[in-house]
Amino acid sequence: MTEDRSHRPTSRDVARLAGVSQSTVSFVLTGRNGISEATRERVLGAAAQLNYRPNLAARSMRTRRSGRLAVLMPITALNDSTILEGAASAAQEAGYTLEIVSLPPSPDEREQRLTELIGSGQYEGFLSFTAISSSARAADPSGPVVLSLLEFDDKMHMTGAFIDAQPIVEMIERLAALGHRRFLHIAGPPEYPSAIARRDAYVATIERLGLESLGVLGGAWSGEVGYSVIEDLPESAVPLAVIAANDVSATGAMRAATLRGWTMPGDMSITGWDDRGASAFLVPSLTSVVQDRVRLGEHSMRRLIAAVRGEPDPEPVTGYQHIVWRESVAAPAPRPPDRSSDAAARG
Amino acid sequence: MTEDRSHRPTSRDVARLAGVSQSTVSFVLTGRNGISEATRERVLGAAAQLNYRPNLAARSMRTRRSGRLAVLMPITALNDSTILEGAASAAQEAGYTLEIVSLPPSPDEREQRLTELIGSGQYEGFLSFTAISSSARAADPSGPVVLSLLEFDDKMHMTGAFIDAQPIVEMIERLAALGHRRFLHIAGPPEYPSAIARRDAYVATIERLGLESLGVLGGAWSGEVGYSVIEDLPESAVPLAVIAANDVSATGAMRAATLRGWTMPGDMSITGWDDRGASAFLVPSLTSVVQDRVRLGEHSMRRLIAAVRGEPDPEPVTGYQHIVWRESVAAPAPRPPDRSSDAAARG
DNA sequence: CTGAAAGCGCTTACAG
DNA sequence: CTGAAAGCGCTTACAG
Repeated sequence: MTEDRSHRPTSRDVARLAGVSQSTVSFVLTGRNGISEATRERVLGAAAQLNYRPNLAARSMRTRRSGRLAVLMPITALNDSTILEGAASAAQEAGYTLEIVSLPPSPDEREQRLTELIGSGQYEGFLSFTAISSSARAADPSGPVVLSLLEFDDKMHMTGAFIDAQPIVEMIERLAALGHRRFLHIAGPPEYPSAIARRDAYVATIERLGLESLGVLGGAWSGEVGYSVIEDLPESAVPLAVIAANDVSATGAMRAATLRGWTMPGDMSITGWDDRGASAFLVPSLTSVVQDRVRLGEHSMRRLIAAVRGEPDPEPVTGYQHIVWRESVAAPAPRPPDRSSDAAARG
Repeated sequence: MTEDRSHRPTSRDVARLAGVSQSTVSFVLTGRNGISEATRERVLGAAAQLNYRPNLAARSMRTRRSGRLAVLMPITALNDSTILEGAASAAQEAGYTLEIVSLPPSPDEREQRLTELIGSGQYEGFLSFTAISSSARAADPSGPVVLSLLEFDDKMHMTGAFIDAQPIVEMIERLAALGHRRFLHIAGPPEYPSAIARRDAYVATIERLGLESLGVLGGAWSGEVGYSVIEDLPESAVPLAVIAANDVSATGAMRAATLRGWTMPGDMSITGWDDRGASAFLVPSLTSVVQDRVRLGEHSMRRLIAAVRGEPDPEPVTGYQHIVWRESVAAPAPRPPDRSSDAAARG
């Protein structure tokens, strides 16, 4: 004689219990004003008693708003889910739900799936950790907002906060102040705006300060690339200051230097980027850049939400990254007279 | 005179164009048999022409199935989204959609949000990267399936494939074969079943082989813990073989050993777990365990889906991890006579 | 093999 | 300040 237990309470059930109409329940729940306090409380009480939760599918059908956002994940990519967590909490705060949508690795399938997703009408906005081709994006002008963290914007400026390479400038200035004159950059992959920004900051700062550069080498985030760049250097390259695009390539470079018998930081000073957990425990411990990825994620999501709602862009985040100075950066070791005069002549 | 452009085509539009009823469109699209090939093609043609996509909210309302699964993310936790990507693709393959739901850090809020989520009726299943209290889980016996990757199952056995600590056994056996007699384990945090499994494998293997253990120390995944464990050892601890629960704590241990002047692998051999990108470039390069996280993620999701559908558990994954032997593991360096006889007396 | 009709649970003009 | 009614876009017995 018990009620059907598989039946989740509906607004109708709440209405019945509260002795009001279904519309009134809806009015109370959607916060429409013009409801008497007494009725409001009766409805809320009934809803609580029944443990009522609105059926979101039904609501979304009526309102034609899905309230859902998707996070696109490349199959292989940045494995720092912290940024995603920031995005998730910002979305939740704004009443949106985030979905993970993984993209296939092959460019063709990927393109197809992207077009499908964007046209599906299921999502009000997209935050992508991967680049989005303009053809996939332009499918429908009245379609959802698509924001990619790995792309240039229309004005050919970088989008997002990912690309603030200011720490590179500071690191080179400090190294120069310590007496370094000869530099080298181990770059990240050129598909990444962040890698390009770091490279450009390196090139510009070297030039501005009139320093010597052995070049921009590398082109990947891997340890291998850092290792081989240093391995291939002539013995005369030291004393040297190496600006690596991330901690992993810096670690590769440090191994090569160690195996060559170069001392660090005396023969070779080096900096990384990312501050991975182990970087503080290398010998020497690695100077790096700490990024507040949670804040970055939150900010990206707020930008997306503002765009979806047609609101102006939120204030850009600042101060979300800083340098941690460690043993790998110090003054160059004194050299034999011929070489040090050589270096001095350049300054 | 154009049609309302904001109007997404519905099954009714498709029906009209195809000259059939709405039900027929639905029958074709849901794959119900008993539809003539001619009608089928007409409907599919009309759907394609209109670029029709079924409204999932409406469908879900009728079928009372949301077709959505949630991934619960702890606010701070494993930052390997690769496992999540495997989960995402497996879910997609099975016709489910994944959502990211982040959980607040405070236990109370977390518990509350969890209860709310599980009772929301929005999800058919949960795959959690964080532990789920049984009170949150047991809210409703007829509720959704909840699967946690960080928990013990009813029979007090570990759940999931995370906890296969077999590589620890192999590593100790190899080190013993190389002549090591004295071992030490730097453990992970005891909340993690994977950490417990590695610890237990260590303890059992040491005992089985009759080796000496300086203890199970540590209790975190950090570099700090590895560093201080080694720093606090007496000088007489070497030659020593260290089994660290992960690469980061191993790196910390290596730094401490280096600063003490212990050679590796001669005075101290060491192993890690995870094979982080930089581990192959440490000096000495670090022996570690590679896990196929994408496969693990896929498998976890398949387990969840099977549970949601009331199907039997899928075959467990095997061979998803293997040891990469590197420079950090070798025979112990020969010692002065008094100490080596000391060590020999123990074997 | 196909159609007419009901209904999933909500929101929202429209009355009163 | 509140209610009756329509309708969002689907699926699914029920007829025929």
